[in-house]
Amino acid sequence: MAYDDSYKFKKVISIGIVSELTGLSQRQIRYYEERKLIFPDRSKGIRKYSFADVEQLMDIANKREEGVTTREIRNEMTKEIRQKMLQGQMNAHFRFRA
Amino acid sequence: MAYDDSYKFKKVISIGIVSELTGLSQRQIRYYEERKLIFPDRSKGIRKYSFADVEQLMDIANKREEGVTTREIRNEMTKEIRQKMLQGQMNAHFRFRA
DNA sequence: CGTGTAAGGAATTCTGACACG
DNA sequence: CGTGTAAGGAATTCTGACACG
Repeated sequence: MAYDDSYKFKKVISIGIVSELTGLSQRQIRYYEERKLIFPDRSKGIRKYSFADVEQLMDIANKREEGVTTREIRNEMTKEIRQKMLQGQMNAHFRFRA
Repeated sequence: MAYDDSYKFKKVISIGIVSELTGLSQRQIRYYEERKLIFPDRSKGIRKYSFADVEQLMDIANKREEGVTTREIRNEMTKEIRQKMLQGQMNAHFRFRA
């Protein structure tokens, strides 16, 4: 982890390939971006995704199938981020203690 | 290794991005393919590269700068493959021996 | 709300060729 | 041999909108 991570987070994949990889339509992928569930980079207006984005989209697809709305998914994401930031603070505090 | 490898070897990157990543021109990248140094997949005629291909291209770029010809690079690659196949046979023979 | 589709335009990629050397 | 470039065409992607619900 952390070195090969470059691959996972590098935004290099265009939407057509992401569509093939996830099974989602390009319309769906763009809509999830509109709903702030996914954040591709842009290269001259053209969206570029990472493998991490692809994974994220597969999670979204699963939740949507279960009937979870984009708003709910968005809320869950926000919570998870909150958790991770807290975790980060905890680590900063106790790393050299225990 | 082996699980996250999926990212490294998945052919999902188009030539424009590969060009940005490697600093090579599209012309050069296509030429190295013509010389059998690199083997992208095709999606409706459009070349798709993996991160492994990108690394390979950076190696090629370095060798070219040193004045190594594409033919020589090709020969070196062939030798390396030969080595690895031999290594594979060795492993198959002695894995459960030592 | 979530997704499909037709529409017109902009950006990307492809090949074969000519050029230089 | 290795790489640049102009040329014309094909495939991709983009946005805003209408549709259904």
